[in-house]
Amino acid sequence: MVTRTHELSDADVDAIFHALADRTRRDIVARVIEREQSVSALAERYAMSFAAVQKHVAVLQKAALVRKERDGRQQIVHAELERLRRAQQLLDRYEQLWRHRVDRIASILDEEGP
Amino acid sequence: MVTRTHELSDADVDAIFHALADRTRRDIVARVIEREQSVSALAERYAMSFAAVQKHVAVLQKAALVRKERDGRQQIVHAELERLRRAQQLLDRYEQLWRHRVDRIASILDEEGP
DNA sequence: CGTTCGTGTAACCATATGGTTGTACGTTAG
DNA sequence: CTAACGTACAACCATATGGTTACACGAACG
Repeated sequence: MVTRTHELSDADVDAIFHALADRTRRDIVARVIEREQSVSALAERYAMSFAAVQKHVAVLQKAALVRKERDGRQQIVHAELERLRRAQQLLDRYEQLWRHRVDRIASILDEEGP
Repeated sequence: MVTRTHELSDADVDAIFHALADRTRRDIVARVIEREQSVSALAERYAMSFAAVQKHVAVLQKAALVRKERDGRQQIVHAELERLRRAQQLLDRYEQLWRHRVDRIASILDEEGP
């Protein structure tokens, strides 16, 4: 039986890994997991312009790793942990490929006999 | 006790996720996990030039997700599964962050009493 | 009401990316 | 020895990325 997780398109996976391929963005994800916060609160932590941080958040949002929710004039950034879990499951598939391969080789060796 | 995995630098993590942020490269990883094979054997499977595939392999190699071993005039590409495991462990840390946060909130609520 | 705050967006820049073609070079098959 | 093979690498191109500054706009404080 296949564990049915909402399937991700190749473009989704591209977006997720691309979003995670930047130190600042990984840091933002970690921060908002710890505590959701506004874009400007995030921007204060980094030695770059507000606009740059805003762009990073936009990349994370495009990958659906975070979502923004307006609260008055602030935009609060929340983590979407489910997406990170999906990425992990993707990597897990490679392990499964590997195990399958090992099994396959073992069974071939068994057939050959001692 | 902390599970000691050889620590990855930020640059390493950048390289790993960047390498995985491309469909062709993910496909190459899957193929060489199934069965190690030459660069030209890989190149046959894709609708792009040999040089392009060669570049993709180079990106994977820079991220240490694969290694090449020369066999005569062929260059055989092998998977480095350990690196994929590391990437998975990285994603797992976000889960741990999340659990820690939930625990923290729960204990605050406990303190407050009913 | 005006002003400040938080955000969004556009224009711009340097560099990286993903692709191409062409060329060079060592290795192996005939 | 020669030809073909597998690989490496350079030059080139279009587009994307990660950063900047400047400006526009709605919400909220006073």
